[in-house]
Amino acid sequence: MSRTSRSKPKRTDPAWSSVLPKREEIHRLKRRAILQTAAELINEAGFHGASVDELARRLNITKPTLYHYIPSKDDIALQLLDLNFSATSRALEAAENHRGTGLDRLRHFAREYAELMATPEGAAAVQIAMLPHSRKVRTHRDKLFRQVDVSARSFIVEGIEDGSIRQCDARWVDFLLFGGLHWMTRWFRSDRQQSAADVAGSLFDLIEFGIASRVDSTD
Amino acid sequence: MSRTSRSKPKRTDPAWSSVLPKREEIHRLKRRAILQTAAELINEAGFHGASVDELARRLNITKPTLYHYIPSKDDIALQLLDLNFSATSRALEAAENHRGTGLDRLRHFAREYAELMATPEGAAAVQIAMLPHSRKVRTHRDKLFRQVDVSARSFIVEGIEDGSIRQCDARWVDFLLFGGLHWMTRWFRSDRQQSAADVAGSLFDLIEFGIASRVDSTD
DNA sequence: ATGGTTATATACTCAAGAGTATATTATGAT
DNA sequence: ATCATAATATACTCTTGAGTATATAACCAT
Repeated sequence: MSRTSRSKPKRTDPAWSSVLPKREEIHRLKRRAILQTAAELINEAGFHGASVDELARRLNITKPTLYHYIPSKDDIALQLLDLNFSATSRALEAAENHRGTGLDRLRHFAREYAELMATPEGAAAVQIAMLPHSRKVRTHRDKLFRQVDVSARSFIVEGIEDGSIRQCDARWVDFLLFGGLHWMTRWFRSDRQQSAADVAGSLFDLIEFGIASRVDSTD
Repeated sequence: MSRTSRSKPKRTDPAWSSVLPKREEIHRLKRRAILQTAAELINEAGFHGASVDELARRLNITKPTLYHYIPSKDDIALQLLDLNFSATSRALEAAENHRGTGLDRLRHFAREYAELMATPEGAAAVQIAMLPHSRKVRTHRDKLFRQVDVSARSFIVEGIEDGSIRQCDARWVDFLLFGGLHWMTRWFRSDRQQSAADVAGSLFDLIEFGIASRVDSTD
């Protein structure tokens, strides 16, 4: 941490030293780049179909170099899950701090989550979440997803309490919302006209208002 | 086809011959059993994680015997997709023949589709559908899913025309519905109290009526 | 400058997995 | 009875994939 002690510097560091990334930072950036590329590869080939050799090839490094940054392939899955979880937690927090009804917060969260799903890392995390894995990965994944579910459902319960959401079982809302947003990773391509936020808006509108016609259709 | 010619049978078949399954039928049943077990395995381990060796072991046969019934592992994926597609087509037909509004038909289809998703074969098909695969499998899969989408959307369009469904983009309804039902394969366990039909009912209620409170909440 | 640590590469091991060559046993038709 | 074909098994091949033993180059602190 406080490695920047300038108590007795024999030779002063060049002026740009402070803006240059430190070794640790470089290391972190490389790990991040590995995850990014891994995510893209996983989206193309699936987790089991994505080989470490291919990953190294794409990164233009050799396998041992890659293994200098990651302990195992499974660890990549864990890291991606964690990355996605962190981002999701941030989205949850942002929604919690959002002023408005429970419904408003849920909508807010849905939009941010959709944007996550539109990133390679988010889509890869879903890919990983859908797949069976080693006990370790599964346990980790289940813990993270359960936490997210709990938070998301609290918005719904809030909404029911504040009257913005009608009386309904939070579980189903949760399942439907996440189902729609996760399934999105299968067809959404950001190179189209629509943005992830648009998609979230459209899907959420349906969840909000339903599809049933409001007027009594008297033939 | 007309292999059952009894033009000149030297010796009459035993009386039970007609009720005994023919060789062809036995073959078909075995293939079917292979698919069933393969589906279970795929649900546990994922398609790429499910090995042909393990499949043979579970079936209590050897690998060459297994290969006597299937040409390749990829073919299993294709067969499962086809199986699911046939079942889905039947569900679509049943819904089409169902008397009622477009909304009614859509609900009817959703229930039957949910029941499919609760079977090992259905869940495996989704698993396969979510995963990247060889070009051949992908092409096949995409064709089937597109066909289903088209049919499902026609219910929605019908519903809009007959007034049972409010003006909305059929695509989003389709995505949300399938998203919810596909995601179901991740958490649904039939050994609980709830049936697949119940799940479909609950999810469809949400899609139908939405979650927004109808009354103006005047605090 | 030099020694310790970090980064990278060469060239492997070992296991598992898809698929097969080939032999043997059953079955069904004549 | 016998012959073709279907069903099953033994014992492989060949490839790929995860992970490593070990060597060398770069970097950083003193």
